[in-house]
Amino acid sequence: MGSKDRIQRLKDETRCKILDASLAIVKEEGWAALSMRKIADKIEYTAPIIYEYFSNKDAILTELTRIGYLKLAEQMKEAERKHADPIEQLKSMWLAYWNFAFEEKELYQVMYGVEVNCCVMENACPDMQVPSNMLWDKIAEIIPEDMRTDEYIDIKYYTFWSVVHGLISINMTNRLSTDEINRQVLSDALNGIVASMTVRTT
Amino acid sequence: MGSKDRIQRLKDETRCKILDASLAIVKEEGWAALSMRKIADKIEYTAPIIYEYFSNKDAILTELTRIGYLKLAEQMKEAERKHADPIEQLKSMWLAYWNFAFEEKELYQVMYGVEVNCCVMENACPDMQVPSNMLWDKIAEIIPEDMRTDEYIDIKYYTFWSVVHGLISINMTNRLSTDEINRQVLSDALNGIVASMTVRTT
DNA sequence: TACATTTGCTAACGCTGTTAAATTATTTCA
DNA sequence: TGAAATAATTTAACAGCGTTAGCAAATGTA
Repeated sequence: MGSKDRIQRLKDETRCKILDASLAIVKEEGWAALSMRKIADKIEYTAPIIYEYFSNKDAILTELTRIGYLKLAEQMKEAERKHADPIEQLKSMWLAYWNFAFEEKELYQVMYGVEVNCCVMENACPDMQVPSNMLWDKIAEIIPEDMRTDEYIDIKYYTFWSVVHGLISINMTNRLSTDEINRQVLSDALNGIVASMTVRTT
Repeated sequence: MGSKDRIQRLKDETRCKILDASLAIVKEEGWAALSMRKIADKIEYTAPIIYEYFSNKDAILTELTRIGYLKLAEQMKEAERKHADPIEQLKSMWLAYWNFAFEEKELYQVMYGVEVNCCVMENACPDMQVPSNMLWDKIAEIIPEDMRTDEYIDIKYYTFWSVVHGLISINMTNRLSTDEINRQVLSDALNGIVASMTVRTT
């Protein structure tokens, strides 16, 4: 029965439209303006229909979060491919993370809870861990073998993440610093941490 | 007429009770659970009364934000007093910032938009700038005179802020890393930035 | 054509922030 | 003290929210 497939395809399409419409609304009016009825309007249905595709509003946010992590992982892999030297790879990957945050601002917001209230973050789906694992592994690769303990890698990983995510958060909530300062802070910080990583502290 | 004063005192008291009740609700049930009717219940009034004291819900959040900055400034001043050496003062001030974020978690959340949706942040009241100015000035004090440009201070200030705020945000949204790793990341980062600040890069 | 199933909508519930009107309490003044 | 004016609070309502139940229309199946 090809009709079953066709119907399934239509359902998938609607599901996709819901996600697209949601993201579009958020891009136009922000996360606070996202409502089930507004999504329904955009896909030319009524609100209860959405519950055929997502169990509730939070499930939509969770799915958008997942999509965000998939896109981020892609961009980070691409950044990695551009270099051969692990240190350059790592820096390039963090830069990809940085660029993603602003190119896909709304996705980053729902992924990391910047300026969006709900979304409990409890359900740790594996897609969420791909980007962090990539960075973690790359850091491990760079750290000299005799210092390469899990804890030490953790520390460096969180240091990287903190400074990058912190700078992003600051830029997203209060828009203070200039682009030039952002660039400087970011490259300074990345270089600084890399330096502290590769040079043995005796 | 002392009765006028008495009435004013009662009004101030109620205003204060609204803020206290709001913070209490948030501490018990989180920012999402804060509603005008719930606040009214707690102060044993009905919801519209609150509008006699605050123009809307956002105004309550804004005032709590202001209170947060006042408390933070106090704690940072205290941290500064504990040391004589500027470098130790700066590190102590950042540590105070860090401690404040977790001791007054709910205030920090509304101040820096971690896990709370509304609060536009537009109205830049002067109280908000006290803590950042304190840190900025202290950084300026430490940086060698021949490098002490506004831009350079900005870069160092944002680097500090990013790593500290980033680490806090990460801890508040996903609670991953252990306390030991947090301590390490924080002290590593602070020392690292201080080092990069005082040593001239030729 | 008759039945079964899917599809979508309407209406409703309880919640939200907010406002206008009505009610109650308090003060003022003759 | 009693009436009028003012202030303090409440009730009722509006529009919106997420969500669910029940009904109507369209579709598929026999």
